[in-house]
Amino acid sequence: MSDIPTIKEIARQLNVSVSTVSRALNDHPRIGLKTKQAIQNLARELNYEPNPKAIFFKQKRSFVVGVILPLVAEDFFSKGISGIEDVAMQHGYTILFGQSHDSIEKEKAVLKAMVNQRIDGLLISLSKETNRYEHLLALDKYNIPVVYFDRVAPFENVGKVFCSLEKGTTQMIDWLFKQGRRRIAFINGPDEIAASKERMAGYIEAISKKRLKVDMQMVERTDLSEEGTREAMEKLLNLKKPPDAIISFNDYVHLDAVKYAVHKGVNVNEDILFASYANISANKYTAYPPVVSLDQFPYKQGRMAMEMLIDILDQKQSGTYSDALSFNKIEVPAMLVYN
Amino acid sequence: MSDIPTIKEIARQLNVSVSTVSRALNDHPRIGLKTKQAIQNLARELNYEPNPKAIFFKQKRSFVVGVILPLVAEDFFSKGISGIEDVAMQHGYTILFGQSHDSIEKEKAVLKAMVNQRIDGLLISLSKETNRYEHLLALDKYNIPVVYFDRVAPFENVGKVFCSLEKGTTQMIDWLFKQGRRRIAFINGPDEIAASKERMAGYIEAISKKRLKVDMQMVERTDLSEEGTREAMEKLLNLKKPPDAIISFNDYVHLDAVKYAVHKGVNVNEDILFASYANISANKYTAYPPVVSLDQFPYKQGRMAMEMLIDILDQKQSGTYSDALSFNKIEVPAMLVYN
DNA sequence: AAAATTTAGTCAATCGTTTGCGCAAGTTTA
DNA sequence: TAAACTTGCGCAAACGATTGACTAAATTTT
Repeated sequence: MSDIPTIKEIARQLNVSVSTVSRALNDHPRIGLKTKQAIQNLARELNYEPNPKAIFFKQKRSFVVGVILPLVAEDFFSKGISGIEDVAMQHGYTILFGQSHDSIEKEKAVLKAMVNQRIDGLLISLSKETNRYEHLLALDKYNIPVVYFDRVAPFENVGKVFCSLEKGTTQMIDWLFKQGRRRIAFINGPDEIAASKERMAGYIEAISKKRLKVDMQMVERTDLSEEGTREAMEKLLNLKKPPDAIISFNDYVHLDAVKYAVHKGVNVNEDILFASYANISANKYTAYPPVVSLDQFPYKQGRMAMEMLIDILDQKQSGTYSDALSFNKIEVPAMLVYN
Repeated sequence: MSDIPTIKEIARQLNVSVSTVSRALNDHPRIGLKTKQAIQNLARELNYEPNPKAIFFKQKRSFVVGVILPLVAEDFFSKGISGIEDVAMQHGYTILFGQSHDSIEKEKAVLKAMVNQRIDGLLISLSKETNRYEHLLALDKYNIPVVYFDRVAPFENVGKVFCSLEKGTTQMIDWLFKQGRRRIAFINGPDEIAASKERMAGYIEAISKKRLKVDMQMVERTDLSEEGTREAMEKLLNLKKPPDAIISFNDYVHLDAVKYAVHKGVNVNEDILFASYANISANKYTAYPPVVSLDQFPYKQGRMAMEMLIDILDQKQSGTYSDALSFNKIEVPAMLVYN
């Protein structure tokens, strides 16, 4: 029932003014040593902790940052948030958290709640549905900096940390080539999202470099549902010259693809080599893991994104902030993992 | 750059006092209809949102609740937090989030940060390491109610939502019995944690009910690491009469157990039926899913836990709060799922 | 010894919002 | 028509912490 102690309580007990207490706790030089120590001792004794809500008034900082992810049930994001959280904690920031569940409406609702709570900054991975950006651009008005993580916005002059999969895709195809595969198929994600475009660019580049022509029959598309992936697989397996390697958009698509392949009697990873992105932990337990997978280091990316955001916040505070210098774009290289 | 509008700004523009604006926005009866509407219209126009940090001063509520989970990478918790979040949002609460990573030190650190941010309440699933409770009991002093979720504290008079696995375990064993299995082994988790005790109680009850004596050779223990599970399996398979069914502490243990069994040439789910708890989504993709699994409905439990917490907060606010009435213990029944 | 400077502290305003109290009109009751 | 309410609104304090301006005492300088 005893309340959280305040600066006033300390002042009362020591018979000094609140300003003296405040200055003593902030180690202001104008406070005498004895007074300062008496105050600091009592503060320690009472377990005094400053009230961030009160400080917010004066300093206009809450030391709270918003984090919006599509859904933590996905392995990539659950690892990402650990990195995000660790860095935030280290720097004394706390996290307001919400999931968009890949709905733009939910994304807006969560964001609104966070703005109302007066977050200092936002770290977000966009929902798949997000194709309008007013709600995010509006943050500029409120002076809330944004760093995009993995699913980044398509405009410049904002903070971004992501993993360019273009080069990684090229590496993956080079490796499949070395295994003697030539009919390398690709089940890509929805055309609209940036992740699909990157992968496609890498695919085309790699195939072209081999001086082969890109056979568009080898490229299918899935809406990431099991059904969508099944349809894509159906088309690929029914080709008169079916593929000898299949790259899936991610490990979840891979699982659905392999499920169908097994159903159709394909000798998985022999007749057809399967490759994928993301490297979910469950891979080591699945019946047919991809032969090669492209790790995107979500924990590391999460750390970097939060570090970037905190940098920006610190610069804003110290007045050394400038759009041009502070908004970085970090491309984390992806890495092949052989299973 | 335009700042977030305040009540003052509205007062200035309409040439009334701030108190009038405040009352108008809160629909106070002493404000005239015309004035009230003019204020409400302008507020809508300016997109006014009250500043929760300021309200906190007067009302001592932040509309922020803390949520601490061991780690969202676990399927159970990632589903749980969705339920938690959905209910919180519905009631206008925002979530401060942190993971303990199953470390009591991290749990304390995260909790401290949340208390400093003045959360209204806490929803927590304890870390595996947590065997002392001072940091949680201290919340009482600060008048912060706690609801425990799944990994609950061992004392009474606090809110708890969890899934009693005792009955579920009994059901599971009954079912295995019906399949003709008699040598039903059990790989339990660490003795200290409540979850292990419950499962064990259910195991003993079920076996006893069948008028069989409990053979302690059939009960092994794992620290939940792959290595620990491997050792447990080794002992079970080396028995002169090895088991014809194995129940694992959860699906992760199951995966490790099955991996070892396959390695030893066991005909999984024929020679030995495998059963487990938790029902992770990845099950449908794994090579050897448990034949039967006990679902604990994490999303539903998450919802119920947050509903309980918000109830308590509302009661505190309205003064109708009383320890005895408000702290509930909800046992969600588990359900068998056949794969 | 008077003037100037340093030292150690207090006062009061401020941030955004709520709320008890007061006050001046207008309206009803006796 | 005076007394008693009612209606509609403003004043000012309060919440916790910070900070520029100020003051009184102690110390140094001339």
